[in-house]
Amino acid sequence: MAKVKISDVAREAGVSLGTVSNALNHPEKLRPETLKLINETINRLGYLPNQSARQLAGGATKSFGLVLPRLDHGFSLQIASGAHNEARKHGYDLLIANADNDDILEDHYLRYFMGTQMSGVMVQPMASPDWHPVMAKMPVPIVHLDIHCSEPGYYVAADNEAQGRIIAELAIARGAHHIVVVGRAAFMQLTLRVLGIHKALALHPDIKIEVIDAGEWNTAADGYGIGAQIAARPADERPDFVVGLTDVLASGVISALVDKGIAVPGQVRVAGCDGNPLAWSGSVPLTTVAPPGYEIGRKGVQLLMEQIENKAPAKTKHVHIGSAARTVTAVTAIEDINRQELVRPFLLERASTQASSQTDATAINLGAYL
Amino acid sequence: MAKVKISDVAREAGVSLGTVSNALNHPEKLRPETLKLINETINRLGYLPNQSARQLAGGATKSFGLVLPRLDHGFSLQIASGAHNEARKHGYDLLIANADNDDILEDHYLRYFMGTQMSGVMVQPMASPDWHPVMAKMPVPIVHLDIHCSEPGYYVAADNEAQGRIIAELAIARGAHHIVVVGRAAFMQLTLRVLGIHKALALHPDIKIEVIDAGEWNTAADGYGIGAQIAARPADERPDFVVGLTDVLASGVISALVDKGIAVPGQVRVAGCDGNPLAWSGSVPLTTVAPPGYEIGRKGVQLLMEQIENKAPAKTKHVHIGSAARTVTAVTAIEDINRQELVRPFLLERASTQASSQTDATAINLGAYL
DNA sequence: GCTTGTACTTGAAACGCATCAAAGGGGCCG
DNA sequence: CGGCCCCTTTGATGCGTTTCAAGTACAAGC
Repeated sequence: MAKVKISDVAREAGVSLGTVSNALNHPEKLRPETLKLINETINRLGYLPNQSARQLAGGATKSFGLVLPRLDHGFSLQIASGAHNEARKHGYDLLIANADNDDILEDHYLRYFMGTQMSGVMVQPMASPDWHPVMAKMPVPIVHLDIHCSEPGYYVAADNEAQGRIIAELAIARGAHHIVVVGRAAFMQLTLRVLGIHKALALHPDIKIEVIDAGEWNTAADGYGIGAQIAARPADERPDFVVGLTDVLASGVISALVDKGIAVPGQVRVAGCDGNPLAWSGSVPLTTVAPPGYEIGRKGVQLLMEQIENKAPAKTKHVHIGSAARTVTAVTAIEDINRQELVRPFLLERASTQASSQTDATAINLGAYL
Repeated sequence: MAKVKISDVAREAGVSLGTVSNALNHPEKLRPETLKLINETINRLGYLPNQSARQLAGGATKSFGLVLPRLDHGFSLQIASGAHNEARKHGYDLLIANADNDDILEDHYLRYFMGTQMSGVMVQPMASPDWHPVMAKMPVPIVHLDIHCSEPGYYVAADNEAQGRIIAELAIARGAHHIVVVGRAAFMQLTLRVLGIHKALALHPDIKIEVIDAGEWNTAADGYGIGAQIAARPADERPDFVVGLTDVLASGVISALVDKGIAVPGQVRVAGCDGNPLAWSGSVPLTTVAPPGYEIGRKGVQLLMEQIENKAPAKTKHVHIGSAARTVTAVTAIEDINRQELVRPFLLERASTQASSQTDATAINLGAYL
């Protein structure tokens, strides 16, 4: 079955090659009857435009590429979802590549997308984008997501320090006297969360704070281990508030506490700091500070559009988006996820926003997204 | 910043255009020193091959496209993961498109991929693939995932009837006397699950069975409603075993029962039938029959490879993959998901496999995947 | 010195399409 | 009847590659 090409359609319809091309790209230029004839012929022959040839001849593509480190992290999915919706709104396609936690693959797909005449490319990088100097001088708009970089360029990130601050203020409002922070701050994001917590608590010297390293990977099992250790303490050395630096950790802590007969949130409150639906349990509601993944994806596409539409785009633009705390359970989480939107039924504990500019670039405050 | 093209590299390196192309595609044909010179020039100039031109001129692409109905369903993610790993193993890229539960978008991306000179395309369709007659005669290998179609063509699906049978046998083994099946069998997959349950129970006329429609969308809220209704019954009319046709439903049922003071699994056992990690709760373990999403993705790519490598591939091939029941909690689920593999720490309740062939095509039994 | 062979390298010809200047056709006005 | 303008259609040109037949340089064998 030989592929049918545009010239076949033209011959079959008795028009010229260029007319068929116009039918595809500028239908308004054709007489309605010509258009109809051509469309019928296209369907009859099962013609499918060769995208490669289109892109080669035409230049632009009206599609964006998105490289994600994994597909299984709720946060990445929210990004993908936000980016997808915004892209469709502008009439663009979104193609997603899974870098599978592999630097080399990430680089591979980045190059692939840049070479495919995509109108723009977004990455949620695993490492600092300073590692991709090649990308900097590419003639394709690029936006980094969920990462801070000092280099010139575009990025959109959650305000992780604000997240820490929010969670600390939440603990204070709940009357906490002894806070334990669980997790290893291996990544910049987590470091900033811890920083935010410390800053907020600086005004409350009476509150005791401990930071416990949970092991290299911050897994639920690590959280479970710490939780068990906390449960084993004498009651007066036990914290009344535990913060998991990620929801997965918090979830593990909760499981351990409940297993050991400690009431949550009766005796110990536990909060997460991630907004990762995969970690939300059905029976013990988890309060978490959710970074606005959906908004980050959306804003990423908007920055792409901005670069495309402006002839002389700014060389640098850093956007920080605030977060909101909310209490979630599996049931609400599922509804949330299934609607792929940040919906309202959540109990809004507190919302906070902050914008900051690390360069002379524009900073935008999108505010809390609830 | 003008794009640097292959001719720029050639001129700069003092070789011909074809030689640079060879450096990229057939490095073994070049003298090592020429190769080195060219590679250095490529890096110095930041040259990036134009994929469109490549594909147009070259034909094949060594990449697959995967169209998914949503990104947020655990099952789709498992498919993506399995497909990704298998594709990489063969040196192929995998690009993913999100159809966002929209037929038109699904069709759009399908056409897009077919037109992009992809080596093969996979879809997890929302509706019967019979609706895509155009696709049938495309010169690109295509495999349908997670769906049964009688038409000639390739598909890989979970054996949904076997899933129903497994869950029923599980109930029998647990000594159930009264089983309630919750959910609307709106899709073929669910219908087959119900069928499997009925077939298995046909041998046990003493066991009472009820099927309760949960509302159009089978949401967690629907499950909650049914659960509340069950809880409100007098003890002797209450089932001792509830099957949710999806994990989301089962999760809702559990929440309701627990809320109303019914012990799970003490008074009522609840099982799901979906393997959807997003529905797995932390505190009440859910026993579910998980369709092997990862394996389906893997097998899908294998069928693609088969079509590519055989000059005269079979016109039809239907593969049904068995399932395994397991008991899961949020913590194990997270570990599972994070490793993106089907791992072993699960308690394996029972495993079953079945292969069937609806046509004269080859049927393959991959067996339980645990 | 001539032939044959080997190891690289060359450059022109497609690949399928979008574009755009130019041609064609029809209606209107003078 | 001629001139003009507008709407529609035409087809040659080029997009950046890969491919492959043809070419070059050099070494070995006689």
